[in-house]
Amino acid sequence: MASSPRTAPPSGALNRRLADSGLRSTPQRELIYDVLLRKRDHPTADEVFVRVKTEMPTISLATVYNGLETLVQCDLVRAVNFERGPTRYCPNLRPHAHFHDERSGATHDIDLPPALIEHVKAILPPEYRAEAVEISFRGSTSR
Amino acid sequence: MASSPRTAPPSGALNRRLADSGLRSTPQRELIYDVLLRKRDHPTADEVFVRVKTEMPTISLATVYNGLETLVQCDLVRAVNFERGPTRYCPNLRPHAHFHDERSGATHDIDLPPALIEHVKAILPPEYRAEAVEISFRGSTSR
DNA sequence: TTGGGGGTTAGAATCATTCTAATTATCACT
DNA sequence: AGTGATAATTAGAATGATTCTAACCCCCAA
Ligand SMILES: [Mn+2]
Ligand SMILES: [Mn+2]
Ligand SMILES: [Zn+2]
Ligand SMILES: [Zn+2]
Repeated sequence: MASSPRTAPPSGALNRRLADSGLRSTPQRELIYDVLLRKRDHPTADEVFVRVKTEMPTISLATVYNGLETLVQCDLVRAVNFERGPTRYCPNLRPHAHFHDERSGATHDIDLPPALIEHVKAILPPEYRAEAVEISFRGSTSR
Repeated sequence: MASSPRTAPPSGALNRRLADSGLRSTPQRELIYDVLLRKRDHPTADEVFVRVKTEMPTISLATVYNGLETLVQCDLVRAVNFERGPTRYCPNLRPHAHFHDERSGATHDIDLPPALIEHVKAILPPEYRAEAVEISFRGSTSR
């Protein structure tokens, strides 16, 4: 007989990844991830904190930092940095670059064709083994 | 009659760029730039401070930060960031990417062929105007 | 000479993030 | 269900790179 869950069934991907890493599912982690999925505008930890607090007023900023770090470790979320600005968080798992619009401050995802990623890695001398490539643009968009 | 200089003649590029920006040449700015040119290992501001202090013990960390910022504004030096680490400074003016070696902590320059830069910019939708592209690698080198 | 305007300096302030220590929740096993 | 072990959360202090502030210095032009 199925056990009766006391909360709505948690989103599949998160719980699978947490279990794979030997970590527990918690309401805080669920909510942080949910907030990232709902509005994919590359929020900072502070912005995530504000959004999450409206639904869970007792959550702490430390937990938001911890939870975001956990999601990054589980490969469910990417941490995105522009120069020295605060880290932003992105739940888009497709290979993509980031475009930082100076005018609006917005960050946009730019899908990366696999062939381009290969071209870029191909400029490395053979003794360089790249685990990751980051491509980012700075500029502005019309309209 | 030529005026007698009390110091060695300053490196051409720096003084030209400073003058173009309406800024003055100073021993501090000269030395900071010189230190960057002498050892191109992408030092942090603190590392520049240490190197510069051995030749000018009275210089302050604030001046190092100010001077580095000035050199960046003059387009003589690039500020380089990896995740949330301290900013590093690079006097290589050729278009190039950065490879961060996780093992050694070293940062290496990777020259970028103009054609690759075009390829990368070509993935942007037409309404995106990119003023700058940054490419960085994380990994390790053999030997 | 003198005055104005950078430039430099030491130290305080800022701000994102991490750490600490105490509390609370969850899990596995009775 | 009860219990202990372990993980997670929390508030607040600490950290560390960078920026700001305010006083001082130096150069040049009048
Ligand atoms: Mn911006
Ligand atoms: Mn490293
Ligand atoms: Zn993204
Ligand atoms: Zn470089």
